[in-house]
Amino acid sequence: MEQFSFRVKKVCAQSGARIGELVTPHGVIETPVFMPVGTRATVKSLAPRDVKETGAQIILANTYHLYLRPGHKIVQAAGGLHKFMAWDRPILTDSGGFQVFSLSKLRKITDEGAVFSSHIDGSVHKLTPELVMEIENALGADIIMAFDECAPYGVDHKTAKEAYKRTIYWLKRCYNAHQNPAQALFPIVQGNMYEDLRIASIQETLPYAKYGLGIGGLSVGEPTEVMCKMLDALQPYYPENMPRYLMGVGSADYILEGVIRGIDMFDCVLPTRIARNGTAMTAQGNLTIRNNQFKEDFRPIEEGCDCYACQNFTRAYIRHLINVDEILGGKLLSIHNIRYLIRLTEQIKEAIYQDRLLDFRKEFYQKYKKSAE
RNA sequence: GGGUAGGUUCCCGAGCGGUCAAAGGGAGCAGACUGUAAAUCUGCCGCCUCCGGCUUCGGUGGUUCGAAUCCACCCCUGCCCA
Repeated sequence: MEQFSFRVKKVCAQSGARIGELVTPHGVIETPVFMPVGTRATVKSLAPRDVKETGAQIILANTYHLYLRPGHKIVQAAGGLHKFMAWDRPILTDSGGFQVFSLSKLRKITDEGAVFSSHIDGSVHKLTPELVMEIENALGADIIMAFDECAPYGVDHKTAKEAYKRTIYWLKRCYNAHQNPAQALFPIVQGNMYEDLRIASIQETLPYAKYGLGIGGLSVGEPTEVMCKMLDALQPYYPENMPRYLMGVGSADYILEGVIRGIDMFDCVLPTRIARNGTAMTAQGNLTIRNNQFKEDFRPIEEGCDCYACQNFTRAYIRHLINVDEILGGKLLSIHNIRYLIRLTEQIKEAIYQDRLLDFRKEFYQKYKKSAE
């Protein structure tokens, strides 16, 4: 019996957006979905029940980080990631491909794999597609990402081509090494900012995509229009019957633009990271709650928000917490920011059901400024 | 009363004749953050008509081409003795 399935429940008449239902061993995910990131088997500062309360249906964890600490064998011995971290909903593990990009100074890539010098103790580790599959299998997430090479923004065509070609080569090895039917392997499309490479990449990737498709290497510093152009180029090539996951995207405007272009899944550290740094996401844009202007502002972060932070605390209080370096400040803002993005996906779904997503976008931008106030 | 150590820009604290508007922290203010080496990082932080000028280093007066830095007296603090 198949443990995974995906069906489209509704397609928006105004755009490529759709509402879908992804069945996994740990539950059903309704898309479009925003997935909070818990790299080291925790969404920073939040307990699982806090994360659940935001409405999160699925969270991420990271293969590379958990391989280094505590070690995938330990997680396996604990009974898998779900048990280890006490999260009973679906989990997706990223492959460590993003670390090929973000830890570029500490790593060397060959066709065989990527050799990392650990950022923790300097010890040398070689990640190969086979090892990544072994680790992800031990961790036991519902969705596992293929090991890919994410090239930075600004590389030339030749370098971008090499990266996507290597990603395809690694994908085949991941595909062959992957055995566990309880885990869905998502391949990742690369191609940097070149339309021809993006298209070639997706065409060569598709034969290995059974349950879902990752789109990587975007939102790495390029202008919004460039990212949208890449998504536009890809859109004609998506199979209808599987979810498309735009990796690493998590600002409200990017999510909306993604959904309009047929994306179903998103993840991002942004809401939790900027939370810890004192910023709140709102319909008006980002609010730097840490700033002086909020010291006597006794309103909630966002009027009308149903999150725990907005229901119980004021901007002035949260600003104070951030200001005196109390962990509760980052926690409350994390709760709010995740809830904000999930509420956004709920509003988007509503608009899709009503076939008015482009109208919704217009209304959205009337309020939303890159930086509020 | 005697001795002794000191008084530096919001705070702590370097500086001890020019390269000093004065190191370094802290606080404060602002910015960045998008598959988390991030509760991190960056910038500003005396005043102005700001490629230049002005006023600062307890106070006053001196020495010197030039003083936060040297001298004299005064004021104030800590410690020790009486």
